[in-house]
Amino acid sequence: MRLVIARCAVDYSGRLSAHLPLATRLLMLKNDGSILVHSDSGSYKPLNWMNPPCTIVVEEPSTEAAEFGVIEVWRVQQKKTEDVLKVSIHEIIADVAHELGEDPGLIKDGVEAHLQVLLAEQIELVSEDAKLVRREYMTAIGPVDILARDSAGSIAVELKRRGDIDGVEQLTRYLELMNRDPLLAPVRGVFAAQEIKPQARKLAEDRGIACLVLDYDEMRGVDNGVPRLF
Amino acid sequence: MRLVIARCAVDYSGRLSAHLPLATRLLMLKNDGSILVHSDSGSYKPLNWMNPPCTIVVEEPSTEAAEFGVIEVWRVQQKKTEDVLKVSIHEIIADVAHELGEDPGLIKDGVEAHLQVLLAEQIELVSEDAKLVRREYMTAIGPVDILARDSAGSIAVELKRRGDIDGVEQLTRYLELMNRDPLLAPVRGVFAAQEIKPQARKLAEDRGIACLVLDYDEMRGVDNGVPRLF
DNA sequence: GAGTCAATGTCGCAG
DNA sequence: CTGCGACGTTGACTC
Repeated sequence: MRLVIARCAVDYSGRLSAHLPLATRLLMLKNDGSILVHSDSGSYKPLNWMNPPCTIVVEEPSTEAAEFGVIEVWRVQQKKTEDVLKVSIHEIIADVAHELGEDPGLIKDGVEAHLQVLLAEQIELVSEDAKLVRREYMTAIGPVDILARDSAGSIAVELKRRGDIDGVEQLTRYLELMNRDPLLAPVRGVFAAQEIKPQARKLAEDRGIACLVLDYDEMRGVDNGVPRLF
Repeated sequence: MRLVIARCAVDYSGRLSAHLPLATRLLMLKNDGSILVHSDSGSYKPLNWMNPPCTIVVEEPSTEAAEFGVIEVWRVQQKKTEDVLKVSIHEIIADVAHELGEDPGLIKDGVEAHLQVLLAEQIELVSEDAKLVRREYMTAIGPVDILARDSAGSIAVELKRRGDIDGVEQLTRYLELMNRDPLLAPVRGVFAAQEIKPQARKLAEDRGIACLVLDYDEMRGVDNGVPRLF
């Protein structure tokens, strides 16, 4: 990895056009050829970037550009698309390189997949006498998170960490399809999430879809086999 | 901005839990207190990060950690949430700081907003005798990108760069609402995008919504006042 | 490769 | 501040 602190201007042309006026920034050149342009604030997203695979060519500035103080132009070209990033270097303040080696990568834990496992195990939260049919029940338009069945019929559960309007639409499409299947019908919907937005709740209830707010910590507690006294 | 190359392990605990095993990485400490952990590959997203506002406290390692070779622990705490990032430093290979100053920020150009202006000007692409009513026509559930009117009634246009199934759902909700308004009804829908996914097209046509594929370059050409010959 | 869905999404704007 | 939609979304996974 090469780290360059430079006064530079940047132009991106591709899915949109964007321009960064002259300022001092960090240019991060990764081993895979990608480049990130970072400022000293903002979040993790760079001001501008090019992701691999791409090639970097160092060019002489045009006479006109040189008059404005450009000493070098880096042309970064995406290999598969037309995207181009042009970095006009006015001054290089620092330039260091370090060998980092392969990264073992991130180990994640505790996402929606886990919630799905927990709810499948505690399916009685959906309906008192519900029995799990299966998780990731496949349909023609995609997998339903959880399919269960109780005395009243089938139950399709759509699970989200944050329950948004999109999730309700998704579940509605599943229900429409599944209710045409005589082996499953009648299918009712349950929209389950750690947090359900008011608008999503309203849309769900308008469509006769039940909402279920999940407490992740509590569900994990039950899952741990630790009995609750109260 | 401070740049540290270090052999380190990282643990994140917050909306999820994540762990990075010991490896050599770049730690970018921005002036606003945020920190990014980058490896030498991958895209612009860091392996791990904490966004501002947050505080960094340098701690002595526990006896146990010290035995594993940890010389320093950085505890990065989000100020508003419970999110914590713990960086266990085993070795600092480089450590430099540079003053970058405020960044003037990115100037964007050529996104959906521009497409909307162009289509409003070239509303005859939607229907031969259409007249623009207005862009961003406000309804109870949000703004319709373009509202037009022709001899057959009103036309609601939903505009996307990439026409996906979500956009069709969105337009469907608008149409349902607007058709209840006797001043507007009948309202038909037009789903316009630079590219329309097959599934979105199918859903739209099932619902009687017309699809319109837009050629950005051509529309821009017309807009420039450059007359086209045939 | 195309389609689908999640994301520690992030970002920006309007109400 | 919250809601809501766009994003050069990116990324992971399935078919």
